[in-house]
Amino acid sequence: MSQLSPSNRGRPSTLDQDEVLHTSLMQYWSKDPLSVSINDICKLTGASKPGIYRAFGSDDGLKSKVLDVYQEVAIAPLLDIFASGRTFDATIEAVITYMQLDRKTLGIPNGCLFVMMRAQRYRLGQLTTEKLDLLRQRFLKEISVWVEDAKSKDQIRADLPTTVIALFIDAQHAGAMRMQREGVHPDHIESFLRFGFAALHS
Amino acid sequence: MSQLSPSNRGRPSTLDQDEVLHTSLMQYWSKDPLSVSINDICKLTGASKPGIYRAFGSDDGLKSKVLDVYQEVAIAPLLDIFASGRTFDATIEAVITYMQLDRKTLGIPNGCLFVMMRAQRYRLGQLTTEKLDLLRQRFLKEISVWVEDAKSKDQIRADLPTTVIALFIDAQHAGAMRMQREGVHPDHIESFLRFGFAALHS
DNA sequence: TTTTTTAAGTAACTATAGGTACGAAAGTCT
DNA sequence: AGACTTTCGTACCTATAGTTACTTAAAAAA
Repeated sequence: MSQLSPSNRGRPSTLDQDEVLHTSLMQYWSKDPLSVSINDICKLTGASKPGIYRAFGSDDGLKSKVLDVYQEVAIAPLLDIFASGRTFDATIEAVITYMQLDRKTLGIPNGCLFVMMRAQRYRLGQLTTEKLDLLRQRFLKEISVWVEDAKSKDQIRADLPTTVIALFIDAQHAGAMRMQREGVHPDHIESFLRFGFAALHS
Repeated sequence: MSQLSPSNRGRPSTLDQDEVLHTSLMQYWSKDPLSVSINDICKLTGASKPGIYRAFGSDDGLKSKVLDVYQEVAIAPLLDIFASGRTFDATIEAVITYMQLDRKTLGIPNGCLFVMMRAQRYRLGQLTTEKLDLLRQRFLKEISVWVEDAKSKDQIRADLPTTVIALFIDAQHAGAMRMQREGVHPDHIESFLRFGFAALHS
């Protein structure tokens, strides 16, 4: 546990944790989480290695914190769309718009760090792996809630288990993000998404 | 270019290339291609490191050759199903059966090495990356051929570009293989696949 | 038998990863 | 001012990755 009332004694900290987190996030996201070393982060932020270890404990600790940030900036907004109470059609529309945002213009890398990390889970540390599992669980759970709701309003076919639909939507998301990384034309990705979601309609 | 008529002079080779390839394949496939080092392969096969370098040139060379083997043993059979001239329904059935084979019983790892490698392409060498791209192209091409054929027989809805359908099938495959790795229940994967393919029906 | 050719494998090399020991520095408290 | 507390960062450590120089062994050819 961290101190409740941190004393202000001792040499003041100069390490900018937020900068380290932000830089790490962008690096992991644009390259890939295993192609970026702590040394790289040090060079890019000017932080010292022990500084990073003091702040995050380990490589695993850093990656796990970065995943927290990613969850906040990229996953939560997506889940919020599903939880927004829109109609089925409006939800799909918003989801597609969100996934199809022009990353270049926004200065955001293509693809999805969450998806990338899941594809490399065997090479990530314990903290990150566990957080990844929790996030995945939550992701499927929140989509399931939306599916149940849409089912109750006869907007989604009821002949398919909610779990399977949630897995399908998860797969649509992962597929789109992977394609985005592979450089597939945005129009094709959009058609792909529209087709997949339309198939859910009752 | 290698010699057309290799002279049988010199010390005869004792390195069993096939064993190295097979062992590497199973290791890459069951763990992941970047979690298995040349050292590991040496220990497992009893081969010496220079022996492997003589035979495959580099880590990249080995992985690239392994991908060839994987293509033969796992990708080609799948593409053959699409090329077999079955009806739409029979093709889907055969494809699902193929993907849902009980890997444990067969002594085959879960998931798909092709899918795993694509998810980690940025960390693979040039030879492997290029082969991966070729294979992906061919994969989509052969599926496209099947789609076109099915369209001409009014088995697949014609209102969607063939390219998009091919990408969708590719995504279904990748999704199923990823789920298999993540330990999703086979019944759910099967429902997922059935649902996705059914959506293609005209 | 000697020469030639080729493969064998021990024992290195280089680069880089994650990680840390430790003395100096910069504050607060008495 | 001095004691105390905490962070700083240089310089290192260990492990392991991919890779190779070089000597030795095993065969065919002369």
